[in-house]
Amino acid sequence: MQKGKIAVGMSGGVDSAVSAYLLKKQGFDIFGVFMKNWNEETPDGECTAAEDYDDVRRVCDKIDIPYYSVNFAKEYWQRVFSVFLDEYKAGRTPNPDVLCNKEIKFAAFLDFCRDTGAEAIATGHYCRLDKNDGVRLLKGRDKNKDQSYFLCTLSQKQLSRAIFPVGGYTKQYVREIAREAELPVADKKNSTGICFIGERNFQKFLQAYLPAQPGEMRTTKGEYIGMHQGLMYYTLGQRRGLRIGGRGTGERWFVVGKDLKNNILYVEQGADNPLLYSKVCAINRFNFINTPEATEFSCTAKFRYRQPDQRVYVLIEKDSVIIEAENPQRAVTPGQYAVLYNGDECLGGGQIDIILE
RNA sequence: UGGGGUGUAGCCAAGCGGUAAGGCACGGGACUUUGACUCCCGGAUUCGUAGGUUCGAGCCCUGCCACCCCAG
Repeated sequence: MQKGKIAVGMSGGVDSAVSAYLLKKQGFDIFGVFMKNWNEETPDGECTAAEDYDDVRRVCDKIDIPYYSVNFAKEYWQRVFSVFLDEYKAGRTPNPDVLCNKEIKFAAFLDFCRDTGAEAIATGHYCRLDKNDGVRLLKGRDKNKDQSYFLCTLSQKQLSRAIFPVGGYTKQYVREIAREAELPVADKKNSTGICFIGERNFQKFLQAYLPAQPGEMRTTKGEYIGMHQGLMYYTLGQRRGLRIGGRGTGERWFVVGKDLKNNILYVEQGADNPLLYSKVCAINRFNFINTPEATEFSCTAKFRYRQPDQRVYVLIEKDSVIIEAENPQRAVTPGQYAVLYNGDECLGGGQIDIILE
């Protein structure tokens, strides 16, 4: 007996391969779709997309399902990458992968798959869904791999069309499944870097799109320390790439602020410098996956991917959500996402706009 | 060109005759579907330079060079 038709977004990695394998085994009518959303090659001229598509092909042949390739490079550029660049120009630090999920994987891609007759899409994300009475997004069972953070801006509508087959397993077990099923990517290295673009020397990569704009580096007291290459190449809390050595106490230097108007990068010394920490931030467009019952409540939050849950107090105002952390948080950065949790449930998330204190 | 001081890896800096600490920076790796953070590994056949003393010199002596300070 055939179950519903499902499209599996396949990257060429183990997680999506096992996702396809599991659904196939469960009797779903599935097909794999490989997305190519970035047309440029790496500086060394290699095109990992071709290798990845090769892997998708081999996996699909192995589990005997049809596969296709789609190109959303144009959509990715318009809806993710141009925004990504604009954010950097505005002195913020965007998270393209969160945007990519919202605009591409669970939008352009989802629409495309529905047009081909699929009733849902499956991906290899490590998270789970509770579909009783609406949808609740839950952390993956493997707490070390949980990727709910990246899905924090999805809507009920988007999540209701999603399936995460590996969310209930640990990465280790997923690899075991892959080996037992003899999937050719069973031992393939985990991929990192910006989704679809891959691992790059980040500053060099940005330099290709955002030309250098050298300026001064100063301490918050105004002492001149050196020159920077362009504010957009640095993010709050960053240490490497500053090229400051031998000054002051001998401790490491970190970026603690940016003055866009005067093109000054503020730096301070010492990993525990108070200027690196903050407790309160505001988010103007917060996405709640389910409407909260109260306008004030406490829960936990992550201010960056893989950060252990932090106790916070949330205040929902007319135009923004204020998050106050119980403990000082290191390098809370405008442009990055604050994601709220209640135990295993991801309540939603939004881009940090202002650091209040 | 009178006096004093300093010159050790990109920067800061130990070393006080016995065969070059450490920190920061930088590079590589690990971790990681953003950016970061963090962790691990890596560095001077050589101590401004040219000679000399010594079994042996970064450390002692002499010349030279450079920089700094005081005085003029």
